[in-house]
Amino acid sequence: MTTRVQNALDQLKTNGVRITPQRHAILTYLMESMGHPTADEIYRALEPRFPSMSVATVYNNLKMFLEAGMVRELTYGDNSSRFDADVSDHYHVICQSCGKIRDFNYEPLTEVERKAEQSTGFRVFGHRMEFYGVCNDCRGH
Amino acid sequence: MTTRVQNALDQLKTNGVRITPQRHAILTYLMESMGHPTADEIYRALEPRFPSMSVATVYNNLKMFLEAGMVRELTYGDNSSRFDADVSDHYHVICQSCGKIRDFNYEPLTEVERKAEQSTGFRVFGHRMEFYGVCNDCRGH
DNA sequence: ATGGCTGCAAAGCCTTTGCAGGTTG
DNA sequence: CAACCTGCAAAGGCTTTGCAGCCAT
Repeated sequence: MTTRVQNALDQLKTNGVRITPQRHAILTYLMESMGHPTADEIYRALEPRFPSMSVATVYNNLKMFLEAGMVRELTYGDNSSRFDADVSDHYHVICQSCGKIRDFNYEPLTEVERKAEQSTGFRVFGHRMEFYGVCNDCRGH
Repeated sequence: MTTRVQNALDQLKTNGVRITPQRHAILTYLMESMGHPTADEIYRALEPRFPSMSVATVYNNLKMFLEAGMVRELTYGDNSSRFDADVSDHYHVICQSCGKIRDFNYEPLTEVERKAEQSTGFRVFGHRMEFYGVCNDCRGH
């Protein structure tokens, strides 16, 4: 189903964004890889097909996808951001041993958001949450 | 109530860590400032009293406090880490307009952690969560 | 053809590191 | 007195930026 990629590309084109091969490849990689790659991982993954592509191009396009709302940026404690083309509401569970990230679906915690509003006087529009643990592979069975 | 700072310093001393004036000042600043300062903010706040102090000293000591479990590091989307000397279980609400961070106490979401375990097969040891919104001051009344 | 996009290189931040000299306990 | 810590400067990693040339539309 590359339909999702096509939809996204069409939407971009409608907004006057050119569909270059690099752009196409980066978005496809993000949408089809189940991982949550860093900019550099994307760069290295596409290097074989685009030997002359620049890291700057990866960053430029990621920024563009972010602004278009097609990609989400994940900033964990480690040095580099990770990118997720699944912008639906979901949470992440991270293995502290190997870094693997698994999606986790759960009803959004709107009730807790309301409690946060009451407690702080802020108007709360959203939240972020992730879980830390150890995956099956790293537990050793 | 400098008791908390004293306790922490005593604990460090017991573990063979020297209590230098810089170290004392950084820890005191972290524990008494209600904010969640960056390394640079700490540096600039102490500059008047320690005109020759190096940023490296701030980083070195923050790292040491982290390893001693006296301080928590907060990595949000922005470029620099923030540090919190309140290591008790609590959440943060962040104003997206001015960056202000307010604490928010709520019972830990252990039930959701268990759901995450069931859903992913990971063993989950903890989570992190923060809320995004706009504070009263920035809402303009 | 023309405006946007790429690739390159340099620069910008934040953070870490190596080392010499000073200070704590 | 000895080990540890500070301050300085340089280096390291990620990301952004400026600019010339190229290419999609």
